[in-house]
Amino acid sequence: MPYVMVQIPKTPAPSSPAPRSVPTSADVARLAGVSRATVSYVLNNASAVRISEPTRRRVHEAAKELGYVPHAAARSLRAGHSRMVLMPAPSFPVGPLYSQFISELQWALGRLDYTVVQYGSVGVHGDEAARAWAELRPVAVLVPGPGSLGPQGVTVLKRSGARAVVTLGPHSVEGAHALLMDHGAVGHCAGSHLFDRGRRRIGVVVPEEEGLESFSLPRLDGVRRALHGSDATVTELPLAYEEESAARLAARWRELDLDAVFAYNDEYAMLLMRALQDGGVRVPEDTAVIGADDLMLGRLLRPRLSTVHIELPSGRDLAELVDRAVRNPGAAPETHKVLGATVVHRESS
Amino acid sequence: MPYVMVQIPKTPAPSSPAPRSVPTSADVARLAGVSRATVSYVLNNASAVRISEPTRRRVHEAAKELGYVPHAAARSLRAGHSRMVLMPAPSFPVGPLYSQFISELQWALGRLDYTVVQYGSVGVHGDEAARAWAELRPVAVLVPGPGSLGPQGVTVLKRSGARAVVTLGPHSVEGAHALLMDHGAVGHCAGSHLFDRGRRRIGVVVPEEEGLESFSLPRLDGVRRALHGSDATVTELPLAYEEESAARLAARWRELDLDAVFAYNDEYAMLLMRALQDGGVRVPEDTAVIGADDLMLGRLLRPRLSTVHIELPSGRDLAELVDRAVRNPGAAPETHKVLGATVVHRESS
DNA sequence: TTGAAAGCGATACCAT
DNA sequence: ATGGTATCGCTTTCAA
Repeated sequence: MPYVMVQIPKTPAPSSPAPRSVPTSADVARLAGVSRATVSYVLNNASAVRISEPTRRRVHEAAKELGYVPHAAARSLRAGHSRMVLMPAPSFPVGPLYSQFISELQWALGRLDYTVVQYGSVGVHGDEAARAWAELRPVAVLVPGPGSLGPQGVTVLKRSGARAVVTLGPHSVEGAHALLMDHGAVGHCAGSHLFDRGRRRIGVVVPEEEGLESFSLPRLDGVRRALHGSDATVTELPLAYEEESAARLAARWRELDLDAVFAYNDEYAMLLMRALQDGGVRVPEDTAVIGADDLMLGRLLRPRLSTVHIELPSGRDLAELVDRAVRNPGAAPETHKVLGATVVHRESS
Repeated sequence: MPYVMVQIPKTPAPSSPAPRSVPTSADVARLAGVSRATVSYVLNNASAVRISEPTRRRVHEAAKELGYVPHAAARSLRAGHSRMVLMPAPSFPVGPLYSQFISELQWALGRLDYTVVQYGSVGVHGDEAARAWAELRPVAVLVPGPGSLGPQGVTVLKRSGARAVVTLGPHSVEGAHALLMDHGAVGHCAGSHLFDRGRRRIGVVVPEEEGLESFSLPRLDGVRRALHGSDATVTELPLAYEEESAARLAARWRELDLDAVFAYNDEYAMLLMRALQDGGVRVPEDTAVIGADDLMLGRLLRPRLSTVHIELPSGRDLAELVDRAVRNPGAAPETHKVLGATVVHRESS
């Protein structure tokens, strides 16, 4: 049944106030009987000038009466800079880890008096996107994920006045600070663990969903690195996040002849583990399974799911990096490795 | 083991170009040997004036050479309006449903030539938040969730020039368009279903996590409404999203004497179901369980989890509502019911 | 203690 | 076909 929006009959609005034009500081000045300069001094608590108490009150009252709100664009135009930190909204589906990281970061930057803004860049690419961001003249740009930004983009942003450009992703970009999230470490962790548990024929799930390659391929590669030079084999296992796809994969499990699988993350692990169990494959006896992300759901599976716990940098640390970079734009870009990966061994491996 | 950021030694940057000051349209004009007006005409493809082809080329070349990017603040200051749609970033953890809704909405608004910006308002409240948003002079404001906006806030926003204020949440706010997401419907659905399946002693999980009350309480209430006037009983079950909490709840299950439970959503359902099964309670024989959100994980549980499928409005529809409201700000606020809830009956109920 | 005025960057009207 | 210029809202220096 197709879904439609249902309009609800509305009681007539109780004569909403006539939509006057937007009040400016000049209006406030007029009402308070002072000059615009005075208004500015009062509302910004200018310390350089002393304004008499009665005047202050009159200005505040006028401002409140008019519902005056300063115009950020005019202000930053005059000031020549803003305190906006722009962050392109991630285009890939984000898990709870990342969401929490973002909101922690926003909070921390807020404490430092920055305004964080996520820019919805769905469908805008590469340097075009960088130009769009640059139009807003942010003081700093924080780019999550890969690909959305090249060296060109960094140049555009810096030219437009951005005092800090920071990438969070697998690669570092020339000219920008980088928080290197090396997902290879996740795969390496998982691979080593499985190897240590005596497994030698190891499968690695590679999600078929788009936008995940930049995580899945490094993870795959990390497993390969962990196993390099040993007698273990690595088999790539494309898998879509659907029951059918998992069932198909499980159906050819015997012929694949694997004794372990790193399932990309806990969600794919749950999907695959279920399919395997339904197909009569015993976990971990026949095949060990390990996921990643350390979600709650892994603890609830039977057997309990082994996983790779991922630790992102604290929002506070990143906020401080941004602040440092803004205060000292000349400094050489810093590069940090910020992805901690540790195995949480439970029952499935 | 506490986690620390590891700095990587950096090869000296290859003499990054001297950070000149930000180029303006005046710089472009100078370089091209024309006036600023001409630059503006060329770069905006002004149809009212004809500029000769050679001039156009010179301007474009100058702009490219300088890496000129227009200054959005200056532009919108002059224009008297922007096409920014501001959306406070939700403060509660969002699931895949909502994420996808947001990104669809962004895409649709982008098609209509709006710029969507999520404003990070963690830690800013009520009317203070509305003021902060108003400073950016957005053409429209889209407020997800409850509480963050009162009638006062709507007034502030409208006074500051917002031509449309839309709330997405449980309540409608005076003066604003409302997309009513009545989570009572979810509970009602679940309650009716359990009743129809012959259950009479019905528990309802209420998450203890903060920020979820505005969803959980209406859902609880919806169950109550569905069962009102019948012989069924409703028992409130506080539950934190932790194994221990679930185990404690499961331990007193016999004494609670329930034959069904609506577990708030699929994740809490999985948590509780696991605890119940571990405690020897058979699902669905002893106790029926139903979740909500229709996540993939529910299909993977055994028994397969019954759930309430929630349908949000399409991003396109909402984008059109916003566009309509912007074009016709005088119109009375529309109120739409936009939450579709239907039971997906599987094996757990 | 307060006011007048310049100027931030871009646009569009009115001349030429 | 182009250029001069007033203007948007605000901050801040300089004068009074």
